[in-house]
Amino acid sequence: MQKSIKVLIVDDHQMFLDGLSSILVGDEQVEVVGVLTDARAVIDTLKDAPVDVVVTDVSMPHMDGIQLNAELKKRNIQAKVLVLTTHNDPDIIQKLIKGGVDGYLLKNAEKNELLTAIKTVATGGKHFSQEVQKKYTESLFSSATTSSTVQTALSKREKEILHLIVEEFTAQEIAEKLFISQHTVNTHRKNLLSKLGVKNTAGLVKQTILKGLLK
Amino acid sequence: MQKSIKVLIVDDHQMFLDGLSSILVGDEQVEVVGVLTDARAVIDTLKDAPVDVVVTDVSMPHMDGIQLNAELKKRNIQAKVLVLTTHNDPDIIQKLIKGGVDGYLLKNAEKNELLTAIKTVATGGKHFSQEVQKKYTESLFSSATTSSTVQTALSKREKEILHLIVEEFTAQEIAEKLFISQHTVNTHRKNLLSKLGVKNTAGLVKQTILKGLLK
DNA sequence: ACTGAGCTCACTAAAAATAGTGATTCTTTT
DNA sequence: AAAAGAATCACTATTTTTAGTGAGCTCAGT
Repeated sequence: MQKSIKVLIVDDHQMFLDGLSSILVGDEQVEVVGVLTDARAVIDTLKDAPVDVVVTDVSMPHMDGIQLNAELKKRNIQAKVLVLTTHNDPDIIQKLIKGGVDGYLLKNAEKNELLTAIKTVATGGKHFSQEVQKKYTESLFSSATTSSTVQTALSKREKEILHLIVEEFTAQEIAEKLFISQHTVNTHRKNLLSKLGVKNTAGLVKQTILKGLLK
Repeated sequence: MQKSIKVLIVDDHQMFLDGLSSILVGDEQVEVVGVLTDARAVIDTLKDAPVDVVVTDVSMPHMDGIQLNAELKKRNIQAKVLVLTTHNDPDIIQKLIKGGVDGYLLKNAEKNELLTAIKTVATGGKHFSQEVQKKYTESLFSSATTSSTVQTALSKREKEILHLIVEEFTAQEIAEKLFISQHTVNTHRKNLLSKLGVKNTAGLVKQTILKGLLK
């Protein structure tokens, strides 16, 4: 692949902007076509020059990454959106995924991961860093804040077990991990199937991951 | 983490063998339990001593890394396999991934990446260098477009069946829908588990959704 | 003190998934 | 023509999941 990937960087921190672009220019496949400190300018910029990937911070004044992504998708703009952030907030991740963002990773990600992410989304793929994925699925079980008047009243134990099911553990393995009987795990599993109104493991996992998106 | 990771190195080039082991012994978590110049001796060696990770070259006389990996997986040996190579041949990568190799990186990778890779696979993870990852995910979920370099890792039929699995259908139901035998569905399912490197239905669904295969 | 929810465990039984092996047919590629 | 990949089917065997029923125990709130 020799075609260069046109990247537009958006971040309100100049220092980060510099660091990021210096990393990107070192890659022969990537071409930084512009850097902006205000997300509101992105729309205008895109009118003039085509861009393959917009790399942006999630938290910025005036217009944050979520809004920016929403704007771009709303206007049916081709450019892919890759969001960077310092924090790993499940709510934000949820909004981004819901908004159809193409990738998401932490600012402390390695150079390689960033480049991989850019190339992945540029070719139509999705890239969510492992940490983000993990945190996100974890957050689906956290009994902490979030609230949002969650419909499924899953107990703490049920969430715990659902979490492990999603992590591909068998009932036996879960039983060993939690120091309980396999019977108990299966009972919880039965209740989960019933509560979530799904038929099998596939439904449990699907529901678990998509739950936040459906509402 | 204080437990040492037992590593067996296999390469037909003595010089590389030396260099590699000198790098590895410098890490307190890694213990080089043996070095071999002939892959055919690996099976025997593993009978005597337990090994966590086998680090091997992809191209060797008598038995290459692909065959070695296949042998180990076939014999259901616990040891993880990390493959090194000088080239970045998509076909080889394809075969390795298909063969369920645990990691793959270029010989010119940095010391840190190698150590990270070893630790990752030792703990049950997968490690593929960035180019490998890109090629893999690209090919895996490219929807019939582009993919001039690498063919889709998942066949059309496999994707079809994967979708139905995600939609909570059993093998029997899928068989009826597609007018094929239940045996065939199960064969495809087996191949999917292997190709996606997951353990069960939960893994299939998780991968499918998080990779954006499902809309 | 009572109640209900959550957590626990047990037993049975059927259905489904997982694992391994092998094989045929067809098509595409080399 | 030969090789390789894709799709098909079969057989065995084991593990896991799914389903139904019942029950004791603890803790929090009423």
